[in-house]
Amino acid sequence: MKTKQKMVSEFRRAEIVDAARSVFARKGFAGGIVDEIANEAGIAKGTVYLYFRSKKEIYRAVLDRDMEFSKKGTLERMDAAGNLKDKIRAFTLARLENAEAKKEFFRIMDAEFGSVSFTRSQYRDWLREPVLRLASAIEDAARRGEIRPVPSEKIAWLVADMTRGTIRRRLLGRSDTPPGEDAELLVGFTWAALAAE
Amino acid sequence: MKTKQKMVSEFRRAEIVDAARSVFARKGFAGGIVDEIANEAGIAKGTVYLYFRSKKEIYRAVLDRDMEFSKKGTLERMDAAGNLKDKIRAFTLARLENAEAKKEFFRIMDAEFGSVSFTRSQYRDWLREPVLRLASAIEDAARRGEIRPVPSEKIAWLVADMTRGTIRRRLLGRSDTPPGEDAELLVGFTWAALAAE
Amino acid sequence: MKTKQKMVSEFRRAEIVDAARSVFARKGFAGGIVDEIANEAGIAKGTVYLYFRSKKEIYRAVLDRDMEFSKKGTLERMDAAGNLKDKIRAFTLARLENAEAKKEFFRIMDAEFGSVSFTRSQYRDWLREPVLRLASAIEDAARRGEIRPVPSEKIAWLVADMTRGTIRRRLLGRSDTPPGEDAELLVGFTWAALAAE
Amino acid sequence: MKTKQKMVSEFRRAEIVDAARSVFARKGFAGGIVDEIANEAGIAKGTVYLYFRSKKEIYRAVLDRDMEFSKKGTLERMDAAGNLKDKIRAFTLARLENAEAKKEFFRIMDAEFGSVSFTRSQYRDWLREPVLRLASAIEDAARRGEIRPVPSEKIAWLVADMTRGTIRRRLLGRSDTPPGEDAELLVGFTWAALAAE
DNA sequence: GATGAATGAGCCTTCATTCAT
DNA sequence: TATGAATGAAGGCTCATTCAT
Repeated sequence: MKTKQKMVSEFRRAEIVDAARSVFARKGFAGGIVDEIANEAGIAKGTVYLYFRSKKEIYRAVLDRDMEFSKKGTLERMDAAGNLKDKIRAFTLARLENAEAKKEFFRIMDAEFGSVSFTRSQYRDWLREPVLRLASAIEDAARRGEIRPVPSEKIAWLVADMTRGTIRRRLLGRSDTPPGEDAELLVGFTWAALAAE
Repeated sequence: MKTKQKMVSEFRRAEIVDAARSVFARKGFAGGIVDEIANEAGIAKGTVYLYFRSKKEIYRAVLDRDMEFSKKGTLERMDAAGNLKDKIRAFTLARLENAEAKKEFFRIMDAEFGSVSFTRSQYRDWLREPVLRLASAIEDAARRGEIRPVPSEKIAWLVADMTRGTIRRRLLGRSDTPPGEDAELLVGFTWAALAAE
Repeated sequence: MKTKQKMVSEFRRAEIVDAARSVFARKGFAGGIVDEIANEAGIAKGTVYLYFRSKKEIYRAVLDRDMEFSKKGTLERMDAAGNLKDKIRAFTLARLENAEAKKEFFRIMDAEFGSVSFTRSQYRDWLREPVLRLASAIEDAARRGEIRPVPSEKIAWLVADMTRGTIRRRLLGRSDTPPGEDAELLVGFTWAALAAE
Repeated sequence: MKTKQKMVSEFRRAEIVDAARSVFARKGFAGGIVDEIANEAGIAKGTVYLYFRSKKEIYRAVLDRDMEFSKKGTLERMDAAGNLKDKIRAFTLARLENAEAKKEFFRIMDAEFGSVSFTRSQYRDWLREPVLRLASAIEDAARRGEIRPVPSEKIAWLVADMTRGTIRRRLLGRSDTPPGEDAELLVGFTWAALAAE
């Protein structure tokens, strides 16, 4: 059956992407050797090229898959939240927990990101959508008088910055507190800054 | 005379480091070719190896020099500031303006950083000292009751995160406001969060 | 029944050979990819190896089949001709028309031939028999006084050379006259050279 | 001095071209491995790429150099000849002797020629100029009544065909007569065909 | 010191051939 | 018998590093 074939093929691609993520996270794009990816995936080097046209394509597949996953998760959690404070918490916590689960991906994002000329806005902007949604929420809250009026988009990006920095510190082992605690600090800080006096 | 020799030698190293910074900023570490660095420095490829043992060492030299410069500038401006709010402003503004002047270095920091296994704490922590000094200032201010009590070090890092993010956005052309304005937003936001209620 | 099996098998071989001829004519031996041959033959790559041991063997099969065909046709037409002049015409015309019909094969012969170390005399000499028969005819005619005495074999090869060159030019699009006309020129030229003064 | 550098460099290129000619003559373009060329030239593989951008470029360099040399020699000898018969002899003999001296080049020309997509008219037509000059001479002679009127260009190509075939047979060891003798036969044959009755 | 030619290890990619289904 | 996924040897090319001048 065709479907079975496709599933097997999809499974192989996933295996390769998984191996690649691990390798790229450790060595970066340039340092990540296709042979090593193949090895880690438990297949021969040539087989890799049955599923991907080039090393670059593998790299892109890793980013595409993980960014999409991360974005979707973040958006869903934000939508599920009711008020602004909860939305900020959702944004931060979603990202923090996702980073915990996908350390390798976040290491790639933090590390080599930007160098490889994959740096199309496509990749640089993967956070844009969640951030803009956060900005909308801020704007709404301000209009409703729940918080003081602020330049919503800029503020939203600052929240994203703090989240990113927190993730980075956690990845580097600089923090041994649970994600929730880090998130809470961040949310408290932000909320204090926004609260109508 | 030995001294003269040394000065010439030091000068050459600086030329190479300058060329390397420009190349690495454009191409990343792996993509930055020694030949190109030599070219841009106006010397022969072989000559590079009279002053540096390897490409890695050049890369490290770039980071060392720029990080040191950046750190010193930031600390000085912070020390010159009187109260906490001014110190926060000094920290942020120093970094923003420095990034403006040293775009290439900051591009390196933002982009490839982490991948090359130079990622010893030495490099990851170049900001630590300014941040800790900021933390001290926060702590002092809290003790004096100028702001509410907060986990000073964590908050200091959040300020650093926001600064970093702002720099990144500026480098990517996402912001066309003058650095001072971006800094003011950031300082205002932070101060609002810290101010004793 | 065995025979039926064999016929089917023979049919498959022929299909593959046809596909291979087309591919090799376009890309040469080295550039001709087994996958493409299989594709063009409408079968799977693995199947090719059920009928041929290797790519080389396919190549040889193409040559064997086409050379045999070409040789047989040429000999038959020569035998059907009565006198020397007609035999020369038969030789030349047979080859020219055959080249027209089997462009791909002749392109292979003209192009890559020699490189692949298939260049055993077996292939280099496929023309030998027709040429020798031509030589015999020349010798007979000389003995009968119809033409002046000449080193028959050498002359026969010269006729073959001119034919080959004419074919090549036609394949390259250098000639838009019908084959018969080219043949006539060649025959006329040769006959003028041989005719008893 | 710059000139010395250039001479050395030119010398290296020549060495590589020589090695490449030998390798390509034996193995063809696809079969000729850069490593082997380097070996035969007594240098490292990487060094080859200091002088040529790619394998293709090396191949082209071989053809360019040899074709030019061969063409020039042929033309010169033809120009030195007085009457048509001498010119035909010059054409044929020049090519035969040249083939004797440059066996490897002629083997390349005979063997793989055409396959590699270098088959621009540039290469296919390297003989055009000498042949056209021969055609002119034929035309002149016809006008002067020294020979019967013939389609000069076509005839000139036939002479080229016979020469090419003779060379090929000599390269294959099919002929042990000295070049002059083969040439004389060819010239005699041609002259007999052209001579006014 | 300065040069830049030479080196060769290393990596991506291709493709003939094999083999499990 | 047919398939096509898997294999891995092979080869073109790059580039950090060395070294003779």
